[in-house]
Amino acid sequence: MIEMMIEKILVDKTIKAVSKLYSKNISSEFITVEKTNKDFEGDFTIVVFPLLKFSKKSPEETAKEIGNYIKSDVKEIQNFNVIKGFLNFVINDKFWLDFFKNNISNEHYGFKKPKKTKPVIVEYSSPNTNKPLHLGHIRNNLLGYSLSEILKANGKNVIKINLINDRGIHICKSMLAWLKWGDGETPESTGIKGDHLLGKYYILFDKKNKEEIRDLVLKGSTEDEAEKNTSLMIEAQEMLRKWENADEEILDLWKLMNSWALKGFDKTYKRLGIDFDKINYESKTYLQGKALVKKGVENGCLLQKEDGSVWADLTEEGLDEKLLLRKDGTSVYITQDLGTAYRRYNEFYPEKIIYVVGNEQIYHFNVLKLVLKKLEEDWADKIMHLYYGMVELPHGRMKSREGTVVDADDLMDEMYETAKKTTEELGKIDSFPKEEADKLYHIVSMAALKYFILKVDPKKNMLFNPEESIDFNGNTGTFIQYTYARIQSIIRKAGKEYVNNSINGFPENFTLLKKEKEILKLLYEFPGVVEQAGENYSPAIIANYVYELVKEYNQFYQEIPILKNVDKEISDFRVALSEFTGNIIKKSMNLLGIEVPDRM
RNA sequence: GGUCUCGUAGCUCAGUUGGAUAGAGCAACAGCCUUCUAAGCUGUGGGUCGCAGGUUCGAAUCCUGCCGGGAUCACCA
Repeated sequence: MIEMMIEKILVDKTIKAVSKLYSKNISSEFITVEKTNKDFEGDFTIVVFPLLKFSKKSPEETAKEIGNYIKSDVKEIQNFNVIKGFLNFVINDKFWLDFFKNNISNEHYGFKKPKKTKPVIVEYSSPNTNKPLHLGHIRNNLLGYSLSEILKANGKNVIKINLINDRGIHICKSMLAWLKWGDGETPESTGIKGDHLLGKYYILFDKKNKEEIRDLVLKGSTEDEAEKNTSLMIEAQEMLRKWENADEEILDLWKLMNSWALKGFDKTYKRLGIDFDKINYESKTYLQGKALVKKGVENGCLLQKEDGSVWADLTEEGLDEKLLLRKDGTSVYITQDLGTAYRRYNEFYPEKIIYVVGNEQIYHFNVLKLVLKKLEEDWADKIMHLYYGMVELPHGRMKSREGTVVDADDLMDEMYETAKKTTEELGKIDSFPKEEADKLYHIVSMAALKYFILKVDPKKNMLFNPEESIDFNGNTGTFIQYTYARIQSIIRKAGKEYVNNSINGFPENFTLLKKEKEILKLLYEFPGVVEQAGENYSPAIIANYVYELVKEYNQFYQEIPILKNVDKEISDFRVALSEFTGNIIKKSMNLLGIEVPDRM
């Protein structure tokens, strides 16, 4: 693996050079090794400006002296050139070919061995059971899944958890509306997917409640009063109290309707291709939260007001007081989260608990950590809120009440149809049996959707333009899949002979073409990219990398013959290079949760 | 108002630990399929990196201020 460390060698040798040439001992922070800019000759570049104060010479002279020293000392250096203060090294072909031979058959290339350390918990998805998933959840699910894969590739012991928010006032709203106006409808009787059926009643509740608010305002209430005092809201609150008191009738209804939602979610998850190691239910952890809060009151960490409600005083931390239990004793969102976090920590003793949750909850997680600290749970700092930006639509934000949400299932349906239509028009897979064709439409459409979302830096808000998202040209998941399929076609055509000869038959004095070397350099970068994506919790880094690789490969493919009009040895090398590239494309895409087809 | 975040080509985005002439895709225009999959490749046009200072050999990148967008500051989750 010595060839993996060429950058490090350059740093070490530069330190040595400065010591020998200028009699100064410097640390590595003065030296940056970077990729040589494409417009110049070379593979790696050292910037010598920071070294001038040691050499007391001009940039050009310093660079030349250091270049000469390193060239004579490092056998991988073929030559170097100096432009202004930039010292550009050309690494010899042998180095790149050795790298190639040593890694092409390495299944684990770029991935670190799993370590048996404390686990990292990644919580993501975490839906409410009162309505179906929408585009915002899709971003969450894709990020959470991809991030988990990336952390695994970095040797982490990842536990993926989905926390189902199956209790609380929101689900009572759906239940209440269904009781009042549902007429006994079920997913079976209506043919509507369970989560969508619940959503229908959630929306209905909101509509009826709004009407009531309007009436109250007309009768002279203020808006605020009206919102709290509708008969529907009061009934929903009453239902929540009954639920927390284990009222049997309510619990039965709740179980039934939750099961509808969960069945619906399972379908959507399956189609999205995401999964979990564990499922938690807030209905099973909120009591732990209440217990924690009670203990806090007893210890004097928290304060209870006259009406019975319980608060955390965060004024010293620069925040307000935060409600933890309502006056009727029922718990709120953060109470549940306290309990969930506590149980999680005490079950797994993780090195980190990552919550993949939107940036609108930054405040919530800050408060969560502060309250835990207040409760003297010193592991609070292991909690990390990995927040991501909102998904906006061309005409603005998604708002469920205004009907501008993009439903997850509908979206996937549309993508599928577009993939089917486009593929049929191209007519390349007319010989496919129906089942295989259907699978391809699915794979292609999901790639378009997933890549479109994951290529954007998670932290940033993103615009979801439906038309662009189903575009299959340019910087898209489909384009990347297409390149992979091309490579597989090449390998198939190369046939058995290639397989037998593959990597052993290169001539010793092999000279790489520029394009070949460019591809090798990108392949060489892969492990660093995986590492960087892990450190930054960013699938986008993988997405941008694989796009760059694929672009480079397509240029190669277009310009340079692989199978035809070349010597067998050269052809074998180029097929092998293609295969290596294909492997890395596949690995990268899998890190994003995207599959690649052999033909398309 | 406080806190956080973002502002790069007409549009969507790269460019994170300061490095050379700021890059892709889409859209527009012009080329390339008797030859390995044209869901591809090549070329042209398109920029005050929000504005103004500062730090230094060097700033889209770091600091300060301002302008503009967004999020949040719930007895919703």
